Amino acid sequence: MSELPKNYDPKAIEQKWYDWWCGKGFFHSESSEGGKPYTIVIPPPNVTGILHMGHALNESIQDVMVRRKRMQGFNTVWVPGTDHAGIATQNVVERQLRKEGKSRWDMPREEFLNLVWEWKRQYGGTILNQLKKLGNSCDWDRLRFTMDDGLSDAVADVFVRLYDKKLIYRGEYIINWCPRCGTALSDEESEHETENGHLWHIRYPVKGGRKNDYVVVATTRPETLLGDTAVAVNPRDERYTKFHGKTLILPILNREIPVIVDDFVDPAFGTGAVKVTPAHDPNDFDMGRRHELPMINVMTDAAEMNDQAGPYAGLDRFACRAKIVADLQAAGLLVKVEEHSHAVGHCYRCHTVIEPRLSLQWFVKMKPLARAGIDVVKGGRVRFVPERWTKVYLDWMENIRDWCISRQIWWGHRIPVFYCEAEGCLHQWAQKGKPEACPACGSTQFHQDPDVLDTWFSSWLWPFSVFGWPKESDDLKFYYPTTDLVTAPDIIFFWVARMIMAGMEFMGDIPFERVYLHGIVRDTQGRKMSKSLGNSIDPMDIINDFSADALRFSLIALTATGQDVYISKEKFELGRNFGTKIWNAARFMQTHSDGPPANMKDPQFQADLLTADDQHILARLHKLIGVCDEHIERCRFNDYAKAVYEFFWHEFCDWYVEYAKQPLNGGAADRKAEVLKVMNYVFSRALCLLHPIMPFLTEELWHGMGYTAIAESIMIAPWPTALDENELSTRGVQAAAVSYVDAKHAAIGLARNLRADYGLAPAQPADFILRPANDAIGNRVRGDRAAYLPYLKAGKLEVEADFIPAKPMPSIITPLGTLFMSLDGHVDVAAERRRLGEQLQKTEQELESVRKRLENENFVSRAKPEVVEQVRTRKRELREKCEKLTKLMEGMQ
RNA sequence: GGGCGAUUAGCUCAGUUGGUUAGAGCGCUUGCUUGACAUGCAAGAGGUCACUGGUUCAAAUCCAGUAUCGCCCACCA
Repeated sequence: MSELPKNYDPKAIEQKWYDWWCGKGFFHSESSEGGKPYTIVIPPPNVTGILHMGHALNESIQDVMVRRKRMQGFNTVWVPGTDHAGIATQNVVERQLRKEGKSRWDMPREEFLNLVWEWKRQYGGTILNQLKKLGNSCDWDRLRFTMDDGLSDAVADVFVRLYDKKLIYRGEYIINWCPRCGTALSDEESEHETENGHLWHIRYPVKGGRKNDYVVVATTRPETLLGDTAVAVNPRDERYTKFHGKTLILPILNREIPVIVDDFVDPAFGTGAVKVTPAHDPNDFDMGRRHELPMINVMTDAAEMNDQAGPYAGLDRFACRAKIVADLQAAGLLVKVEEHSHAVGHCYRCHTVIEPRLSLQWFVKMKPLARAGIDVVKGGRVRFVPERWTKVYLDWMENIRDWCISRQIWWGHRIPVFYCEAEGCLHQWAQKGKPEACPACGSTQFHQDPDVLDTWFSSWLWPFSVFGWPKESDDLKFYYPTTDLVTAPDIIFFWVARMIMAGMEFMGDIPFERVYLHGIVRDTQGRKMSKSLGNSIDPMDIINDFSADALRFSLIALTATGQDVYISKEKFELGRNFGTKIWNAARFMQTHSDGPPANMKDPQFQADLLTADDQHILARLHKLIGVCDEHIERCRFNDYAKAVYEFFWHEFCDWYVEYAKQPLNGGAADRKAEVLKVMNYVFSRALCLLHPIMPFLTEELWHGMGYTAIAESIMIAPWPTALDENELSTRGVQAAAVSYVDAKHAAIGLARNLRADYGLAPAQPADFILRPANDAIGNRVRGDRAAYLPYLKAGKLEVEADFIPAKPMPSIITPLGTLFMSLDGHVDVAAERRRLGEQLQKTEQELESVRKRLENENFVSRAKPEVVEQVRTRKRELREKCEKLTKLMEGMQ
């Protein structure tokens, strides 16, 4: 036990304890030690990531869960790691190159990859260090990266398995193409946004027809006209019956295209005639297949028009759009332009407008994988909290579409497919590692597919790949399935759903039992926090200005289950102030104790020395333990945080510490010892309850208060167990005493109201007489009398069962009985009455003048409404004051 | 087009299975250099629980509808 300094200095303390915990190996676990496992895998942040408030919330919640389970004696592991974040990371390095006037195409692939690895070595640890600053109790010995050898092996293994099962295929389909990143994206990576665009109506002349023989089509993307290979109408649309089987002339290019009929076409939309561009639109692609139309890709990878675009070749797609519209107008083929709002896909990495485009890519067949994923959720083996996400998950899973997994970038897991180059062979196969020869013809001439896999193709294996899969390690057997997954709902499809499918497919078991989806952290205007908006609050700034504990506490206390949270910097004062309060309570206790308390593990209370107040705080502590357990189990972390806050501040500090001042300042020695015992017991257990949220402060106080006899560190101290009423009563805590103290607190509150009602200054004492509601309480109060006095600011307190005041006295009915107040003997009644009388008179005069001002029509007509309001307020105040003074004078009769 | 969430004090939000007088933090008002703490203490003001109807002995809470805001999903060009 060391003396606590007056002020709490988190900066000095937080780093110290974090290093100590790591050095002691408290975060580390071994499967060989057995016990009951509790496992969480971190949602791996991008290596390029910088900690934002969303992370801070996510990590704090996980740390709360993990720290509590560890204290409860579970064999607990929290596996940390980072994601290689294919496109995001490659973009960062490419941006760097661009500053030097270079691009990745200026160098061999290997050289570029070396640059990325180098970048990762230098900067990839940033977010990990930030997690340490937060206090995360991750097992750093198990740190993983999605491109570690082991994890890469898992990725290749999975690819080959799915390939051999024919669940991976390659084909030419319409995919989402990001022209800026130069790669295909999955459907989930295309973010739809409603935009105000136009609907251009364009005239397509009939071949060999007269001047007025034409079909008008409507389109939002006129530049794709260059790739049109048909115009479609609904077979039942009579307006177009006469065009069935006709041939049209494509404007500008003058290509001949057929009119086809297809049920897909909605006669009610646009003109009822659709231009069909199979290479640039998913619907048109389907129609194109049904009608065996040619598919003409008119753009390059960079979304510039290619040589299929005739005169527009080389133009950017949007420049082309403008030019084509102008040209159509000039040719008299543009019928009209309508305003039209529609959803446009954007790249989730760089926000460029997605170009739907025909492309040769790799896909995973998802329907067969989804079945098991649907069953385990419907069967309740994987539960979502809050439950409403179950429906979102199932809706997506039941309508799942194939997953485009190939990316035309370099950073990531290279697709393990090889193509034989031997003439007449052209065999294609998938295998782990470098092949020596073509398995079909033995040729050594072959090459690997140049593409890499979607980043999520490694993340979906995370819950088991981090434990060494596909090797059957002891860790894997022990720690899998993991217990809880904590993440934000924006990656429920990207990650959560796919992990469930992968778990079922490759492990034959669920990846986690429960998914807690917390809210998204927003600014006070409800916008997502982001660097580009400049509205983000850097968690590191909060740690610097307040403390990591304050950050954690505030975030958790303010985030209701699954609701978004709106944050501004001032909100973190909540956590800071709370920390200070606890710090000072500890200092108070320390100044009154002579050394570390004895037998802290299981202190025995002496029933005959426990007052009702002692029993009350003990009972409240045990109630709190139960409440905390329930809230945490139900992921109601805000309620948990607030319960601890309420207990520490309002139960322990406001009442118990105040109460304890009596026995501690000159009470009997045995009473003093007993109070210290109770205080230390309650304080140490409450610190344990708080530790998962505020790990640093609680550890500092654990040592400062000398609680290390319980456990070397609060991190590994036993999580308190709630005792029920019977168990408490065998330890001297009687229910009757507890309810008596509740009544007493209420009565004291009412007595303070009484004082305030009669305008008594805090320093001014009064006498009180209590006429108790029944004799049992009367005896209690009699025994407790001295303890009441400071609360009541009382000169003396009498308890008289049959007290009837001889003259009128101010009184109030309390749960303990009727409380009378008297100022006799504390003030010179005559002088005080004279003074009050004068004050009363003055107040009444002021009131009268205000009334007159208000009644003066002149004044009202001239005055601004605010002034009138001010005068009215003043009048109300004066009237209240007048009433108070009158009452007070009556009380002094 | 489909789905989800929100609407409660000046602000930001809790409010669990319907049940006394609807709570907290911040802000505001009044008074306190109280021997742990002014990052504090005590007291106080402030609410038509978005709206309309229904169920019930009883509704912020359940049901139906309306409005506003936000989010997610979606191949009407």
